[in-house]
Amino acid sequence: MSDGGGPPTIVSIAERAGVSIASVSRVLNGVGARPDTVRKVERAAAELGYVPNAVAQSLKGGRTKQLTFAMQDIGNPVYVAMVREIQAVARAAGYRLLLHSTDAVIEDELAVVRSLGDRTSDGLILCPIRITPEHIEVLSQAAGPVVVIGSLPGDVQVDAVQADSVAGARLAVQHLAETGRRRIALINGPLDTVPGHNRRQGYLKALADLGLPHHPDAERATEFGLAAGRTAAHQLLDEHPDLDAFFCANDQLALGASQAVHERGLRIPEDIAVAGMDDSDLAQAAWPPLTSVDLGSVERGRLAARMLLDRLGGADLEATRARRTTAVPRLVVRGSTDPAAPAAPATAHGTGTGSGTGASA
Amino acid sequence: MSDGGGPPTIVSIAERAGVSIASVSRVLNGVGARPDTVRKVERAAAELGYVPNAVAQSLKGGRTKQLTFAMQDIGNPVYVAMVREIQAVARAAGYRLLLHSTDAVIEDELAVVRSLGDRTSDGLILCPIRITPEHIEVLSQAAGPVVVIGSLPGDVQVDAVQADSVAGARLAVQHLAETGRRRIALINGPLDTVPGHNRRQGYLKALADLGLPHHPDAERATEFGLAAGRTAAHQLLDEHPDLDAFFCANDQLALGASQAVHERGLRIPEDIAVAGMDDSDLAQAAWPPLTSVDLGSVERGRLAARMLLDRLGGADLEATRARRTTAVPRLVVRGSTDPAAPAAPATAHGTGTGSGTGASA
DNA sequence: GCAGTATCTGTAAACGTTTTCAGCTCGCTG
DNA sequence: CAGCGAGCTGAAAACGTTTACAGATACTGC
Repeated sequence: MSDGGGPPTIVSIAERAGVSIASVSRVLNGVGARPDTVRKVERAAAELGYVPNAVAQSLKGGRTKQLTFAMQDIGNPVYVAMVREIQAVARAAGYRLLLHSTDAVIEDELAVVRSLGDRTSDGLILCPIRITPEHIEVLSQAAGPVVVIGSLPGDVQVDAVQADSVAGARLAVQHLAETGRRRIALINGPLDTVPGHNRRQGYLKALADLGLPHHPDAERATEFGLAAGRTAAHQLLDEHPDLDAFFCANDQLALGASQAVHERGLRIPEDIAVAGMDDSDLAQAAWPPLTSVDLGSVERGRLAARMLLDRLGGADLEATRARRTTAVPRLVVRGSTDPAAPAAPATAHGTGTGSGTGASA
Repeated sequence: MSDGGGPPTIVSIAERAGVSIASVSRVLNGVGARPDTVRKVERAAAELGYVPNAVAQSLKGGRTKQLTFAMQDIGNPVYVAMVREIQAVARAAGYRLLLHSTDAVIEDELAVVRSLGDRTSDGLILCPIRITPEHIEVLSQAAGPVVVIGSLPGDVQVDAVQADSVAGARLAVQHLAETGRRRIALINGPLDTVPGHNRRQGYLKALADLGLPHHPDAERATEFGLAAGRTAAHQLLDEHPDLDAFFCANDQLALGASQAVHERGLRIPEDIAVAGMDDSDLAQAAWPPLTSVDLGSVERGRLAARMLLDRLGGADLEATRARRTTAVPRLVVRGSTDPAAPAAPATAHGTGTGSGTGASA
């Protein structure tokens, strides 16, 4: 049988089955055909081990059945949670997922949006760390549907799923106050990021609501990361030995701070309480388990994916204007603030901290 | 200004610039053209906001500039490390990365390999949890280059990057013995997985080497996960109150076990030492920081990506037979086994536990 | 100014599929 | 048995690009 060279195509099948390529295509797509023809084509296809060329199908059909998710660094547990959820939704709808790390480089983020024009994927979920005027401009003239995970000015016509980190931060600080803490320091990431800014706002509001004094020097804002959290906590404890709680703008900062506390021989939560945000897998893996605010990473991932698929499958493409959804934050109390918190985590979300092994060998 | 409908193509550019589509293509690809022509084309392209259709380019060129990475669940920190590294290498070579979670479903893993035939991506990095005869069959007749991260029988003509978890496990157990531990329990994942099997072998070998007795009932093998580790540790401590160390087949098990130890009011490492494997981000975020064996996830990711790119760009496509590489395991001693271990982690690998925030809002 | 050459340009085919359109075959009805 | 319509089928166009080929133009050296 003439292998022709290269993988089998509908042409090879057509030759082998003695029919036209149109018939082959129809049979393979389940469109009407005579039983006789169906049999011949299916037989030939099976014998040749035919697999349809998705690229050609994409070119013809104008859709690639691929979605892109762009965030700054897959290393962050929050993005991992989102990726997992987005992938699940996408796959269920027959879409593949393309991953793009921007390393928080603005120009790279913009490039991702522009690259929608190359038709490589049908839609984009973008998780920007900052929103600049250029973002807005590029987003509003994107070549395909985009859903932003994050806050967007109200008049921008782009779908968005937001977290309410102001409210989330307030929840955490309120909880710390309710459990008797009065001198609550803030360990934060860069203030010129949306989360850095908003989480601080929540902290300030909560202090004000509670009538607690705000000491500007009981705040640290450097990076979002373990080492930064540890350093900040040590500094704060040096300067303010009377602190009784750390509110940290994410779980990684919180774990870093916890390390510093432990290193000084202090106890969590008896001497110092620690609370984080994001309720990532880290929180329940820590000791003591970390009180954290679930900002709905999983839910936001799912919603964003759904919204995007809506735009894609939807008959009313232009019909609906930009939609906005906000995930409601939820406080998860664990041992780092409350010694009485149940030891066994109530298996927060689904699969927990992943069940697999670390790769064969 | 005939917008024609649909996004700009080389045809629209050709019309607007008054040249043929061939000239447009040449200019855009930097092949020789008269300065005059270049100017006209570039002008028209810019005015129309032209972005080349990557799908059409793929169809013509036969390569998509996409790579696929398939593993069971992105939730596992080890895979996250690999993804990050693979993405970095891929992107540097101008490739996009397609992510595929198989949920450890064998049939799904096989489907991924077969789907190489649809030309959606130019190559595949596969991280299987088990290797079945079907794997071997499907792999050896894959429609494109594949690199497996994991162990493969020697006669299978497929590139592979392996970890040496037998040696790795021995390192950890030896270390525990050297620091005075004698009753070392094993907390493992399923024995019918490659890692589960191999890590146990390493444990057994180390015990034998060291002349330590092996108590079959000081082993637990259930799942690879936090909860499983916690449960197993509690059971073991109930049955063998005299244990002085837990060797765990991955970091998640180890952190679960640590929780159990803490819950019983025992101290780590004074009363019980705990060691894990994989040296994931979790290990340095924990308290006390977790002694773990770095099986080279980052390195394996990088190597796998490089090998794949070699196959793709390589002139000598068929020239080289299957290549095999093994990453050398490395013990990272931290506070969970050695109270004197340096508190500040020597910033194990590059970016550490991720530096980003938890997504805007 | 002319032959010869080097450079550039346009036409057309190709990549592998889906889909329109017209034509064909077949079975049915009268 | 003629006529009709339903149902299949095949030829061809289309998706947007790259590229071989041949034809056109501009240059060089005399």
